[in-house]
Amino acid sequence: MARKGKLMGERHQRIMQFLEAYQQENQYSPSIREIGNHIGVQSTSLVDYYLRQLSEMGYLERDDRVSRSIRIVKQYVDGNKHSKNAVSYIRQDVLRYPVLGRIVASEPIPVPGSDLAYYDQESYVEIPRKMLPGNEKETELFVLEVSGDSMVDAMINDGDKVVFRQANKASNGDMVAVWLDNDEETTLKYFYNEGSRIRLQPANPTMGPIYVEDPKQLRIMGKVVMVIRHL
Amino acid sequence: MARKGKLMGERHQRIMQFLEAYQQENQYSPSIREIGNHIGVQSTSLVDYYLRQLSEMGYLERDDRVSRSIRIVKQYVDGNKHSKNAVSYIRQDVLRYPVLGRIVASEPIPVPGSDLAYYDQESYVEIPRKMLPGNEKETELFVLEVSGDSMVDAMINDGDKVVFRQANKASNGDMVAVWLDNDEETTLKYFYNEGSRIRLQPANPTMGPIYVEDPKQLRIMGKVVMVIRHL
DNA sequence: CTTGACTTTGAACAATTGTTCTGATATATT
DNA sequence: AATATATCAGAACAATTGTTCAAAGTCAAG
Repeated sequence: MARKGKLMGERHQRIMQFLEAYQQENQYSPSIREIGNHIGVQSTSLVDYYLRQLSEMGYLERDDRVSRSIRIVKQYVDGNKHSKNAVSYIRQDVLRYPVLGRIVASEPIPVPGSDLAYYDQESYVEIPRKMLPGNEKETELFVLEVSGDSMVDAMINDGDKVVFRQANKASNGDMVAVWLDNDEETTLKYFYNEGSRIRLQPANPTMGPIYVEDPKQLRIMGKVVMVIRHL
Repeated sequence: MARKGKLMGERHQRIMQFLEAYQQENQYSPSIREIGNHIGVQSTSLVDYYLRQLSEMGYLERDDRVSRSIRIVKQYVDGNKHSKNAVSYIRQDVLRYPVLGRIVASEPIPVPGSDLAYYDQESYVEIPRKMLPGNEKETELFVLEVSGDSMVDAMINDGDKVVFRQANKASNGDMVAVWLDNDEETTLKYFYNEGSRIRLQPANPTMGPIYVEDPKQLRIMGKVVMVIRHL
């Protein structure tokens, strides 16, 4: 009954839905016979046939001669259902970063490796890998918690968790954590190299920039990748 | 050589590490023979023996007569390694919320159910379940993206994703999205009911509060649960 | 109608995989 | 030393599971 060329038939859809539900339930993939059983097909070869198609359509991957090796690569979304604004569960890779310390204006920031980086083992931040910019090396990231109101001009509040990437230079437009030798404090600002001087722009558009004439007077500690605020 | 009663032998540790690595790599569990092969044991029964022990120790679960059905239940942590401030992967439940729309000062905010809630199917936010406050009903949450600089006094920037919980009343100290009839605009403020009046306090400590004498002039749309900023 | 591409069945086969059993070896306990 | 318990090897077995093939049915287009 379904002769739709490259499109998804009803069987394909039911297979994808079953795969998701089954994996959600059992943490591993169903066997071919289990799939066939669920969509009302006795023939294992037919299920194999469907799976091959779904694989070519880019919905899943599987490894030859390995049982229960189906991986869902692309999530199937039901076009009919008015389910656009619905939550969905998935099991995914999550990166757990310990919170290395507090970022305070009056002190240099703790970074990985430095042994002052002990704080509260219980505290950590979890981020799905997909939520991170694709090319980040996830081991170069670290997390600090903001202490006090000193970062308000960066639109960052007391208690916010800030995810940094280790760096000692920055490109224009990056938000960076910098240590200013003159003022002896750490601050979070947008970075702009204007040739003769460096402009540090607060995120808050109602506030004016800081200019640094001598590049040696500032030390870049890291780029801000993400800010997370819990309430 | 290892006769440690209920403790973990070196083999057990290597199995746990192998399981994690293998699952990380392939998204499914290794077979018993693959495990044996990796830890240098030919006998499948011996591997089964170890697995049974690990299962009793609460490290993993598996289903009878189902291939590749090993689930890691408890993460094995190497006591030796100085791995406190290191990243770790885990596979976890992740909730995916579609971004329902933009929040703009001059318009009421779109909420789930209302049909104006169509925006960009591609855009979504993923949050590990553990990162949400425990008792949140995850279906009551929805996500909006902030448009423009109108929420700066809530320390929220253009482009930030705000996670709301549906609500029409609030407790003192909650940050809420409110629609002000008088000003005809949506705003994000901390909510304080002071009896005779309601005080709406900006998050930015340098700014002053708004007072509303008549409770009917404001409509609470939702509580802010989380703010996420990507850079 | 005929062709051809797509779909389906059923069965048999072969590979993978979990389970079990017998016996050996080692380590600890009495 | 004697006994019990824990650890290990090897093999055989049975169940599960992926693969393949031959043949038939279905449908749309020429």
